[in-house]
Amino acid sequence: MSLLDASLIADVPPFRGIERENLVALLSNARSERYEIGRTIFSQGEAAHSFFLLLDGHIRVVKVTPDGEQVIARYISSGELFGIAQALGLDCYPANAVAAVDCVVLSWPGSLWTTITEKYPTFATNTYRTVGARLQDAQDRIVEMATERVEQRVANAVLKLANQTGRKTDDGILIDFPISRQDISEMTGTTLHTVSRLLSTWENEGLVKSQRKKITVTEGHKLAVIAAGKSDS
Amino acid sequence: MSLLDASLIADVPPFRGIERENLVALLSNARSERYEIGRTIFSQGEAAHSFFLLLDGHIRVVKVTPDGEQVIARYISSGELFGIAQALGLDCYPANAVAAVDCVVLSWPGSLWTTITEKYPTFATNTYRTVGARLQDAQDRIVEMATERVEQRVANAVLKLANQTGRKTDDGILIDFPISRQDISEMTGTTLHTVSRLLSTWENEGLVKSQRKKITVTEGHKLAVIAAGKSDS
DNA sequence: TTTTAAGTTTGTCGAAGCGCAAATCCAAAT
DNA sequence: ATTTGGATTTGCGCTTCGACAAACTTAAAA
Repeated sequence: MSLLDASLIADVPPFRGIERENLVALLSNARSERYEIGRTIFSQGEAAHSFFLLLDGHIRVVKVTPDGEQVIARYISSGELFGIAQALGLDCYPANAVAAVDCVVLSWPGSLWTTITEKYPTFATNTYRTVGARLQDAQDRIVEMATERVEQRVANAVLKLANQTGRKTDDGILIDFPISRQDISEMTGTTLHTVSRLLSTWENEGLVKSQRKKITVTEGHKLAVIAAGKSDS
Repeated sequence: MSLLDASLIADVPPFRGIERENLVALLSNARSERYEIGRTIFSQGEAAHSFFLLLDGHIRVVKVTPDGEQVIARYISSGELFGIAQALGLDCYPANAVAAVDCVVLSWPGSLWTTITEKYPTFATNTYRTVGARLQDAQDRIVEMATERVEQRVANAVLKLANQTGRKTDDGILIDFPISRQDISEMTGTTLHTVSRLLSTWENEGLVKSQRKKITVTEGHKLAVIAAGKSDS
């Protein structure tokens, strides 16, 4: 196992406020691993042997339906915990986790969850705040799916990605990991065809630029107007 | 304030496993109140002054969109905590809570949340398990909204209500609180018209019986077939 | 009992967006 | 440089379901 330095996790939200020597102790139980793009970190239904911290990269969390359809539950950015089935009282992972780009991931044995949360109350607090935020997020998405049209939902998804993981470029804000039309359709409950049409339209109107698996938002506020439901012609 | 007996909450899930004398202490800080049907217990956006335990009745938790549309986030049954903004790291309630029938509700000042969770780890554990379950639930609903047609979603919603809160009668399983077509449409992201049409169809086929604000499921498994997506004629 | 309001049913119409299909484009691998 | 497979674009028909409208039913209020 490689040597892990406390600085790795010192200023990562879930571990913020924990003393340096304890960080070292925590890391002594952790395992670091690289996952190249596309590789699966864990699978839906699999026993939750570990929980994870994303040190670098982006992870796609995907739910699969009985008949094979996929729905993207969320994207994980670096500094976030994921696969924390223990925090939800589950003993199997409820979704797949796939590296959206090359990633560096820290993992701990699931059996340590209770020990850690008991020993580090700030970690516990931080974590449960995260779970709370994700619940909020999910509820908001339900409201969105129930009340907004596809066009608005797609605009929203693109905006959210740009805001959360965007990198400023000459053209605007670039979503900094490869994302296909299909991916966006799986985030918004539509088809890749519809997403393609929408992006084409927006590209013609100068709101976005896009190539294969790349999207740059050039006119965020105009997109926001669409997301808000302006049903203009 | 009325006298509250420890037996009130002794076998309610969140408080299970806490010693009797501690229950008494907990109750000394609680307030009991009756809410008649239709009354609002708290409102979306309001400062989260309290958290609640439903002792008897059913509560409807409703999200309101900027343009006034309503989406039912969930129904709370007796024995469940609700309005636990503190557990989610929020300082405002994220939804409205309305009594779906006459209810009896226990409430604690929100300021006690930290004290209580710290003093009673089993309460904390139980609570976070609840939050986890609700997150799961929300994710499942997102998948449903993304992949299933209205007919399936409505069938599912009716089945879930019947299973969770149903009362056996001569005709079948009766959802034991008043629920309108509109309510069901707000649970499933459709219109009351569509729900009405579906229920009419199902009534003709003998799967359900329904009157104003009453639904009885007579053929649960046939409904389940529809929920699963059999697109028969 | 009569009135009133909320809830429900049913019809018609039209649009949003999906399924299917086919052409094209692009990037990586050989 | 060529090949190959995945990703994207675009067209077309069709289904699902929402919007609008109007009649009707039921329960509670006056």
